[in-house]
Amino acid sequence: MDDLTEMLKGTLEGCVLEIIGSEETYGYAITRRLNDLGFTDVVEGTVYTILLRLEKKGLVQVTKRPSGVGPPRKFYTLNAAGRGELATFWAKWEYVTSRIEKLREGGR
Amino acid sequence: MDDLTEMLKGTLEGCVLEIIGSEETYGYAITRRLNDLGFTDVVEGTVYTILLRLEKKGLVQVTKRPSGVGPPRKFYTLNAAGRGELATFWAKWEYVTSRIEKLREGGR
DNA sequence: ACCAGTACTCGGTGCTACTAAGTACCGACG
DNA sequence: CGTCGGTACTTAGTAGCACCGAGTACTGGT
Repeated sequence: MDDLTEMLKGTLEGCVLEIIGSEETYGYAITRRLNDLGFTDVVEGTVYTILLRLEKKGLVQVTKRPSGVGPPRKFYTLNAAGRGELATFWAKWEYVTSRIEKLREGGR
Repeated sequence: MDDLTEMLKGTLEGCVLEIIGSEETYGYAITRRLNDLGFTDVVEGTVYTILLRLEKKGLVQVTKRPSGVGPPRKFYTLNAAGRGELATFWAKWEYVTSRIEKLREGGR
């Protein structure tokens, strides 16, 4: 599937939030996870900018730990604000997808 | 539902395409339709910029007709390229939504 | 010594929805 | 007759987001 970038705007950040919410993890692994999921074109740079943004917004807690196979990793977990943001994201997601499905089915 | 704007990026244009595809219509009416659907914050300016973009991309055919209740209306219909673009949009939409639902359910 | 894989940073770009201000046409009401 | 609200379109500028590209740096294997 080619060039999903415009459609991912506003949702990719939510996806990263969801991944962090489900387990403590780090940028490189998040990228691999997104790639495995089917978002094959998402590259490291994109994920790292999202992570820095989440950090700036105060939605995550960061812990640096040595890796053994490379440079130290920055592990992320959601804090209370992050969990709130994640819930808001899913609420918006449900709202938008339901309306668009309605539109698609010709509903008025 | 507040501030869906980031999530609508890349999908609002597809919605407009779908509306035009289902019946010949014009900007003001498209805005009302989107508002009725639940996208209450979408305003005329946004829709008009999308319509001009669609025109520039050569996806629509435009016909100007007098209105009787105001200035003349610009009626839009999809041409072959527009129908192709609409099909591509729905294909991307299905792809993205299915992957995100999978992520949400913790699938790997 | 070099390279591939791992891991993060950061300045800059392009696309999109949105803002805001403007133009213009019409009917109704005082 | 002038004004106002509803209809209808245009356009210059803004902000946010995913992406690009180049750079830094740590590790183990050849």
